[in-house]
Amino acid sequence: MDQLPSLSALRAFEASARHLSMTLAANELHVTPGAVSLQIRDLESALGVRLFERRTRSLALTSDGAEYFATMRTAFRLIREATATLTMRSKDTVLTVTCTAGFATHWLVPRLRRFEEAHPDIDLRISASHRMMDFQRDGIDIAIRHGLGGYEGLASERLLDDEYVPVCTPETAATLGPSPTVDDLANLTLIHDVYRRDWELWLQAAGATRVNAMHGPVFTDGAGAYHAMKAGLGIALMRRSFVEQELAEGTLVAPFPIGLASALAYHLVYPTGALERPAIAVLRSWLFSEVSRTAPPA
Amino acid sequence: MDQLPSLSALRAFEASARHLSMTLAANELHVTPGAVSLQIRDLESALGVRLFERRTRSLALTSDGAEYFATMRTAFRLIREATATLTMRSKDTVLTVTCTAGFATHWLVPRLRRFEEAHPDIDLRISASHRMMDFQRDGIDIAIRHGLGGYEGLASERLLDDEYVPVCTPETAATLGPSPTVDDLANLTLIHDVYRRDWELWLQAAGATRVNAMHGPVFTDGAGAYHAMKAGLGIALMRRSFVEQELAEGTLVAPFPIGLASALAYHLVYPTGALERPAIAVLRSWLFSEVSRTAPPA
DNA sequence: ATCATGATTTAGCTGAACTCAATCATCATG
DNA sequence: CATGATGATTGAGTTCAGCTAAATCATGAT
Repeated sequence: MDQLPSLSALRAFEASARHLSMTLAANELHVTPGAVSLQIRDLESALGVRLFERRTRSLALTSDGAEYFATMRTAFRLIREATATLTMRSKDTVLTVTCTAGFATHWLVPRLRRFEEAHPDIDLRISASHRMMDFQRDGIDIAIRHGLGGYEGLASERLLDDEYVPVCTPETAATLGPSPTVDDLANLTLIHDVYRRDWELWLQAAGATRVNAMHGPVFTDGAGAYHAMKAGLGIALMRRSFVEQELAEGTLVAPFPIGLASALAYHLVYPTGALERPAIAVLRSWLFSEVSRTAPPA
Repeated sequence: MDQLPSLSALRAFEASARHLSMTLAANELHVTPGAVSLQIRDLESALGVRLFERRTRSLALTSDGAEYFATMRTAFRLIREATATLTMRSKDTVLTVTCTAGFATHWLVPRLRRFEEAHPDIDLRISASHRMMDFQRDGIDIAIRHGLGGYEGLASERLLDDEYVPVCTPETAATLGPSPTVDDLANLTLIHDVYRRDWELWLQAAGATRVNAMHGPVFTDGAGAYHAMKAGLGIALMRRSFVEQELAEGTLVAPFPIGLASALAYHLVYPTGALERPAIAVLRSWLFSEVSRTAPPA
């Protein structure tokens, strides 16, 4: 076969040969030792030669393996260096931000045009994920994370408070009458996401005595709850920052402007030292500027 | 991110840059042009630079792309040459044969020990597949294919005739009585694989008049039919070469030794010129020697 | 004797990589 | 000038290479 063996396997081989350890190679490549072991087994099978001599807890290169490693080491060094040269060149023109899908949809993406207008030379990439992403592994420059802050080994700054406020369509609100009390919510469908307790806490804080906090449909995610609310099914607790634009526009209303404050907030999180890169500093400034603005985007 | 971009994408890039054509690169890599296009798009996104300038029906390298290609070309040449050196070294010690799973299970694997004893220096790999494999793409040295022979661009030799014969367990055969006729098969369950017409043809050739050829369970593959027959469910048409060992042992019997001859046969198929490699010539000789033997393996 | 360590393996999972087919924008041809 | 060919692109759907998790094995250290 004139095709190359799996390049992933070559990478696993080169790293293992350099470290003389599959465990260290696995750490470097962000995979498990089992994955490296399998890759190398398959590479040896494809090539028809043994590359390593296995001892119980260590490796030695065979003569074939040592010869192959000498060339692979050079090849991978060339690949790494050429790739680093190119990506370094784009580093201050492309930034990757990670945040939750909800935050992206409701807060960040609507403002993106303002950032692009202010900084046409910087290309912002948004990686929407609930996963706890690894800066180095996932190529993330900066993150907006929802939580308590204080992430180990990272810098974080509180960016945006987070409070829940019940919102609904104007049509749904009209059914509450001209001067509603919180107990009138008993006449509406309470829409839940998986955190049912949020309604319970809000009703308690608002002083409601005749509303069953546990009643109403549950959606597995905030997006489902949001769409159901928009369809007029009832009233949902939404993060204020997500709906402030629609509240300003009047397409959504908050019949009871009582927020449920939370210890949780959105934090700007980045590797120590990241602000030395001009583009990241620029993005940070812009984000804080945006959270200080009172008017959401047009 | 200190990780490399996808090495598959680098391979797609290097081939496209060398050919200045994604279609030619796709042909070389045995993938579709769409796959190459997507790989390169993702690579450019990961690197944050444009590597190619697209014209309607052609490509040109950008200056970043030309610089990157200069290094990738060297890296891939190193990888290819080192890999070829090692695999050439194993070429006469490892051979890959492809054939159907049935042929492997029933004919080839039972004889493998004899080959290993005769040729301890040759490692035989069996790739069991019904797929029409590509010698070059799939790293196949020699094939045993069931069919009519005469494959374009390949040499083929008729290796083993193929005829169907009805077989069953001794217990099932006993229910037919001491001197059964083919019409007595009406009292047995006829076991089919997806080719129902085989029983019909066999019964016709055998002169049966009172047996319903279409009756009986159908298994989606030969293995299912075989296992059902072994479990005593009834009688199945099996390729004689597959069961001759069990017939010799007496674990299976052929109550009516009438074969259903076929134009189809097993053919030894290999690329023109392959016999110049000593190991392939050795394997060919051994295979013809095995089909000439009357006794199947112990 | 027991525990730690690193390699190996099996079973099961998943998303990167693929195919397929349609589309687009030229360029060649009659 | 109309038509067909060509090569790149893309969306939708599929698949299996590559992965994880967890268990096992064989030392070596304590």
